[in-house]
Amino acid sequence: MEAVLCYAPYIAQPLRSTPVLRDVSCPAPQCSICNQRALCLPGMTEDTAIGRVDRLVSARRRIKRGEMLYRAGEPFKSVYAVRSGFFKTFAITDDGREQVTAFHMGGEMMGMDGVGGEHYRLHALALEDSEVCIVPFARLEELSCEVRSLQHQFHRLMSQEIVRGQFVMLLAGMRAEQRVAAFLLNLSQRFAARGYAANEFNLRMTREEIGNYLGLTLETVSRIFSRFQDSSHIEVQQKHVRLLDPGSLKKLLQQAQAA
Amino acid sequence: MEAVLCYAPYIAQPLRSTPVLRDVSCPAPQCSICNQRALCLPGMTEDTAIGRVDRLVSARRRIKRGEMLYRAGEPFKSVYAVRSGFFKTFAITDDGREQVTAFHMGGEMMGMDGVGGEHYRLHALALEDSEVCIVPFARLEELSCEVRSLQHQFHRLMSQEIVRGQFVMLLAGMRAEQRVAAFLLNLSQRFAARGYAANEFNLRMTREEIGNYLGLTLETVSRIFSRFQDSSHIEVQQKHVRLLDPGSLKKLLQQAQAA
DNA sequence: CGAAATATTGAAGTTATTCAACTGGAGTGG
DNA sequence: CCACTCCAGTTGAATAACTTCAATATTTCG
Repeated sequence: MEAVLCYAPYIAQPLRSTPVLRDVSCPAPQCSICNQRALCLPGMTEDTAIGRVDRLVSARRRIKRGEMLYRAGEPFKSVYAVRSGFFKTFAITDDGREQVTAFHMGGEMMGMDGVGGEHYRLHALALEDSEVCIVPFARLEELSCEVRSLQHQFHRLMSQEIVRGQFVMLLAGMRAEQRVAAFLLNLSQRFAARGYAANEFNLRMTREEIGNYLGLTLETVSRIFSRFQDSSHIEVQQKHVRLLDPGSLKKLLQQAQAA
Repeated sequence: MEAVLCYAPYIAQPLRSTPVLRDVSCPAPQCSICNQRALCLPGMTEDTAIGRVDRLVSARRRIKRGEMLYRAGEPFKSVYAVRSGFFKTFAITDDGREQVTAFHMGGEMMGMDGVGGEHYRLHALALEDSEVCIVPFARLEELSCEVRSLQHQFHRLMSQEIVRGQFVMLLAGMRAEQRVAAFLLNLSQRFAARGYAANEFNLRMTREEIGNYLGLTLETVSRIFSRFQDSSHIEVQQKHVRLLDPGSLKKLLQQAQAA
């Protein structure tokens, strides 16, 4: 599997801003008082043990929009918990294209692509000003043996990454409309799980990034947004989306087809 | 993410043979003398600790071709190491289609889709007569705290599942020909890693299953096999495949395109 | 404000799908 | 052992879906 895909080091920087990597350690990173706590590594850890979980995070880091959090090929030492902001991860394929593999929001882990290897396999880029907690992986492995609930939550989060992959696999048999519908519903749910409005949100990524992720062109994504708007499924204006009728989007996904 | 995809329990059995689930515990399952040892959970575990790893496997189970190893919705208690044979895992999508999510061969883990949840998310079906080792997950979590190399290898294998997902993601930007080429090369590598011939093997799955996995129709897969044969990339006869020129297939993957 | 990036929309072109007919093996039963 | 059936696979022609190219609009950001 490895050799088929070349995870070439990311070279060009014709990105957004100047990707200058800054490491801003914020004072006293504490899981115990973090609002992402429930979804993140601490999970259901009881208050008696939460103090030990605090030791997990070595530092925090602010990443400006357009900056890279890590690059494929860099030595893998840490995973990251997104405190705030929005990221995409992507690979550079054999033919030199960029392929978006996932979008990450608050409370989700990043850097799991490096687990079990010496290096990260993917590139991670902030799509808006963001902040992450740096979790040295060795420390995570150690602590997870001491604190059972941490071990469980860690495995849960790894598994979540696998499920995220399965989401993309399910796209394989879908039409463009269904893919876009699934994408919007997926985002909606994840926002909802984080206490944001489920039916009204701002897309942090461009049409091109959406299309790349879904295996469509940006034009197709744009057209389908317009079509969904015409049929009153949603309201779109640039990055702002409102799901007028999530139920009808779900129905779209249930419409069987031949293939 | 969860609610968008309904992992409905698998109902119909118009499969291959009669899917009678039998639990055949073979005598003395021992990792220490297993030929899959290196690729499987023991990994690089030193001989001094290998004895403890033996305790991992509660039993073995033989699965006849066409039988299910587990079904989505069943309580998740164990992961499985494939000792021999070949499996596919698949989901039933909202619109009732079957979506193949992966193919598994010897030395690979299955059942990871259940980690972090109460139930398996996928269905697992044997594509040929197979044998698996049953690894109770709770025991795996315990033992992995005691034996460091086991913990590492376990995390490595979880990560491998994530990478497997990324393989599918990279298909998103590919043409049908590239997808099929990537598929063949991927299989080739995995066979090679297990000591089988890299350039000559039998496909265990149908054209339909390949197409389903790759997001193509079975007709398209068949046509591309023929086309590859005409251009002397491969030789195909039914399930038997010979890669005549793997290099040219790899080149196919490197040919950039607009999108 | 002006340039560059992002998004929309139309028309033409391509790719892969669909529908359909046919071939070839594997397995079954006479 | 052979005929028969069923399923998997192949191939062709027509069609649909999505992409590509191109022109225009809108927004963002320095």
